[in-house]
Amino acid sequence: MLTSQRKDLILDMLRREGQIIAKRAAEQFSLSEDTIRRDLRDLAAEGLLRRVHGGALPASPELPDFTARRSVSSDVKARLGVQAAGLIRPGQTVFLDGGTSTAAIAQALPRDFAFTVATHSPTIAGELEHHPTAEVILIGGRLYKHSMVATGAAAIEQIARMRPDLFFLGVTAAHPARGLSTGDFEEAAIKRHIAACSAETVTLLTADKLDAASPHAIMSASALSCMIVQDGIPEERLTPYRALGVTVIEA
Amino acid sequence: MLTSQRKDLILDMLRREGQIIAKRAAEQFSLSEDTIRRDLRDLAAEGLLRRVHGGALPASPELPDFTARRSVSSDVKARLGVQAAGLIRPGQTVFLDGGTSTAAIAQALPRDFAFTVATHSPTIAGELEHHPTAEVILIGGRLYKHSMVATGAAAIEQIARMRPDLFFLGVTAAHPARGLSTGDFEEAAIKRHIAACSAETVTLLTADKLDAASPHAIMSASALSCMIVQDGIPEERLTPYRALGVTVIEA
DNA sequence: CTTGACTCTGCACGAGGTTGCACGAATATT
DNA sequence: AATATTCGTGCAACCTCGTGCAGAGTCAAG
Repeated sequence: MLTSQRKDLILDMLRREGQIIAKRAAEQFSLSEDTIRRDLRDLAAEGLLRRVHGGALPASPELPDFTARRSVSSDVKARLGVQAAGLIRPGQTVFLDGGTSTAAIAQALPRDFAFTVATHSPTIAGELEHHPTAEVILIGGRLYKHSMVATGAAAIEQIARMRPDLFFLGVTAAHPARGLSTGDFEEAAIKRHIAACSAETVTLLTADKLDAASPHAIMSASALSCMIVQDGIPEERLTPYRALGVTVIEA
Repeated sequence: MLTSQRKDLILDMLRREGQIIAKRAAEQFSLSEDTIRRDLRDLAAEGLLRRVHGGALPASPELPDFTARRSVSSDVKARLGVQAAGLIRPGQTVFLDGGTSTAAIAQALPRDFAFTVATHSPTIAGELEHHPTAEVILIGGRLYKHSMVATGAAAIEQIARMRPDLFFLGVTAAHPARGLSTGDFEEAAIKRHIAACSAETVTLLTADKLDAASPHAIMSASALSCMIVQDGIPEERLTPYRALGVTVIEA
């Protein structure tokens, strides 16, 4: 077996089992532990795993946490959520993105008429457990734990079969020229896909997200129907968005 | 198990339970208390926890969330869950049904190796948000709010594409002659479908569910590979199931 | 074909990490 | 105050690590 082949297998094993034990790997390949240790050292140098006494563990321990962000759920977001929920009409189908802003919408959803909510976030779905009139469609797929949304081909496929009237999009940044963006490539792709399937897209923005940009672009700001921003933002920061044809609502 | 992995697990346990008791942790890892104490000392030196007589507490003041959450699931179910989680092997794919019994499994899932969990319950998916090594596949569909699981053609279709090694089935009743049953027609159908796709099916039964029947039959008890029942049930109530070829584990 | 440079591998050895045990000190519990 | 846990330390046994070294295999130039 080629050395590089063996290294691939080691990484494979690490992905499968979440750990490498040098001794066991040596047995498995019928090689000395020395060789395995050398492999592990090389792979660790490339940043592909983390070396620990006795073997190795996956490189990226965890992305910074979602719960931490969730607890920051503020008064501002609640107000934005109420405003957003007000856009929904009886009988419509709305798609809720994952994230704290859209969770605020879920909590504010109208309880006096029926409509359908689709979401790829189990967290959002859970919020709706006790909602009396909302029909909930859960989109499945490989769960991306960082932001707790279903992703991948399966999710894309299920979304493609829908035509939501409204999509409430969560973003980490919005910029008149650089568009809407988020921190993760895969997330950006799925958000773009949902927006493409939806009749209208609406996003909620706190002041810190306005006129900022994150690594992965979702789409142009002009593709939005409406953005709901927090109250008290100077008018001149909003006009560029209005110029793009976006309805800006202050809450 | 690797030492650094154990330290991660200790921190994890601390997050989940709000405390570490050295003695109990030692039993859990089958190691001497000395080793655990040494771990705790190391972790305390890194500022990741606070050392106290008898164990350790979180470094930062706790979120009020945990105790409330844990008290929901009864002691019996927690024991059944631990036993069930012990059946999982590295690299396997397991399907978790919705319900409180399977939620107990989710909480007890092994954290020291990687495997894949599929579920049609957003609640269960949420439980796994902070699981370090589990890959989670969410099955989508129309959400059935009564039991919070995805149902309907879309769910059936996604499930049909999978071949889980293990299915942890939730039921409301089991009977040697009348089989496994539950309270809802649609639920029964989807449970039957998942079981048909899975290599083995396992169910968890508290005493009150044993030798009972609910309105909608899922399948014959003989289709089970294994049932995990609470401890202290008279042997003569278990033999009929054993006669059907079911492995009965007491927990 | 030979030679020399290079890589990969296993072995030997010393250094250092990990664990369980023993013992006396420190700390709860009654 | 008496008793029972728990703690920290030193120690021995064992495991793992890194390094240097030698043998085997590969490759290309001479």
